[in-house]
Amino acid sequence: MSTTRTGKAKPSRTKERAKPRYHHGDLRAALVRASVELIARDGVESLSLREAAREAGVSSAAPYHHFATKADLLAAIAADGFVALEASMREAIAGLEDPEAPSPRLQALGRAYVRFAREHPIEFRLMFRGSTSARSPLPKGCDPSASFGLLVDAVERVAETLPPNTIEPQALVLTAWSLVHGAAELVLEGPLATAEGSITIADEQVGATVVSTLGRLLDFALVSKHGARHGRSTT
Amino acid sequence: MSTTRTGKAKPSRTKERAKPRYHHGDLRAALVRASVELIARDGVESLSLREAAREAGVSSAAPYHHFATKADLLAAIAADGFVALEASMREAIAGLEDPEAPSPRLQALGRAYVRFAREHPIEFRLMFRGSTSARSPLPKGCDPSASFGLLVDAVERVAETLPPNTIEPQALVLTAWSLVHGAAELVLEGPLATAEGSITIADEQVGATVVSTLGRLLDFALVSKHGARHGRSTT
DNA sequence: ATCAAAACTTAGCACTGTCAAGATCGCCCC
DNA sequence: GGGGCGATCTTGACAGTGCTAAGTTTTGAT
Repeated sequence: MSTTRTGKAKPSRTKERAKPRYHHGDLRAALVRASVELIARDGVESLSLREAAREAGVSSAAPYHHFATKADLLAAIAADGFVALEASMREAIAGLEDPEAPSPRLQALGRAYVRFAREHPIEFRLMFRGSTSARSPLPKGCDPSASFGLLVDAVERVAETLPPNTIEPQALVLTAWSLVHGAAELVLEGPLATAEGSITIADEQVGATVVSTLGRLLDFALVSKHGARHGRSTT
Repeated sequence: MSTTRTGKAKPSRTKERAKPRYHHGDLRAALVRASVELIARDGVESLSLREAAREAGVSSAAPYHHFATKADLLAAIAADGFVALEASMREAIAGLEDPEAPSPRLQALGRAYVRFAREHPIEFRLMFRGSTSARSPLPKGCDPSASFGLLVDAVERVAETLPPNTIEPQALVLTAWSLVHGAAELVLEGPLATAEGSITIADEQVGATVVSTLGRLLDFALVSKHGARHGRSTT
C-alpha cells in the first residue's frame, strides 16, 4: 500500500531511477554497492546484511535470494576485485611505450598492483583474506589466477634476460610477488607509520620505490656476468 | 553452592590447578588462551566472547572485567604476538655464528619473520590488521617498533656495505620489509596455491627462498662496482 | 574483624545471521 | 488476453551475539 513501485518512496540516495526491472531493479548489485560503502565507513567487521538491505531499501531477508550467506556477499565483492585488478594490470601494460620490454613491463605491473590496493582497499583485503576471515570460496566464474598469471609471466620474461644459473625463475616470481604484495599490505594496514623516523616515504610512492629498487638490483645481476646485454630478447 | 573454589568443578582442561588467587585464578590469561584456540578452530570472525567465557568456565559478562571490549581482547593477543615476534627475531640473531655480519644477520631476521607468521598465524594476522578489522589500538606497554627496529637496523647495516649512491637505505628498508611481509601474507592466506603450476615451492621454504634471492641480488650490487669487498665493515 | 574494591553473576536490551512460510510480481505460453 | 509458474520480496521468528546495569561474592589490606 505505501510502497510504490517507482522506488521514490524509499530514501535510497544513489541512482534511484536506474531501470526497475523486477521489484527492486537489480538488488544484487545494489547490495554489493551498499556493502562496499558500509565497509568503507565502519570496517568489514561491523558490516551487517540487514543494514545493507536497509540501505538498499529492502527487507532483512531479501539478500538471501541473491546470496546464500553473508560470506557469499563478501566473496562477490572479492570476485569483482579480481576482475578489476586484472583490468588495472592490463591497462598498465597497455599504457607502456614498449609493452614487450621485460623490465618496464614487470615494473608497471608491480606499480599497478600496489596502486590497486591503495585505490580499492576493501576489495583488496577481501581478495586476500580467503582461507581466513568470513569469506566464502570465490564464486564460479572467478579466476584469480588470471591476474597472478600476468605477474608470473612478466617475471619469467625478466628471468629469461638474466644470465643462466643466476636465479631460478620460480624464486624470482615468488620474490617479486611477495615484494609488491607486502608493499600493498604495509601501506594498507599502516605499520609503516609505526616505524617512526625510519621510513618517510609517502604511501603513494611505496609501490614505485619498491619496484624500482628491485629493478635496479636486477640490473646489477644483468651487468655482472657479461657486459650490458639487457636488450629485449623476445624469443 | 556448587562451585568449589579449587576450580576442579569446571571442565577447564588446561592447567586447572595453577594457583587460584582470585575467583578464577587468572581469567585474563585464560581468556586469551581460549580465544586463540577458538580462533584457530573457527576463524577470528566467529570468535565470541561468550564462548571464550564458557570455555574458561565463567559467565558471559565476566570478560568485561578484564577487557572493555571484544576488540581489546584481540588487541591483547596482538600485543602478545609482538613480544613473541621480537623474541623470535632476537633468537634468530643470537643463533648466528657471527651475529654482526650484515648479510647473514638480515637474512636470519627475514627468515624468522616469515617463520613466525607460519607458526603463529592468528597472532600475526591480528598484529597487522590494526587499522582495519575489529581490533583496538594496541594496549599501553606494547611497542611494535621494537621488532620493526631490528629489521630496519639490519637493513641499514647491509646498506652501509653497498657502494655509495647505489640504493638509498630507506628504499632498501622498505623493500626488505615488504618482501618478508608479503611472503608471510602469501603463505598465510594461501594464494600461492591458486597460481597453479607456476609456483611449486613448499610453504616452509618460501621465507628462505625469498630472503636468499634478495641476498643474491644484493651480492651482485656489491660486486658490480668494485671487485669483491663484501667483508664485514663493522664501523 | 572490618571494609572498600576487585572479580564474578544474573537479567536484560538491541542487534545480528539465517530460516520457513506466505505474498507479489513479471514473464512465457496457450 | 489469461493462467500459471518461478523468481523476488516480506513477515515473523529463533538462537546467538556484544555489551550494560545492578547485585553478590571474594580478596587483601588495614
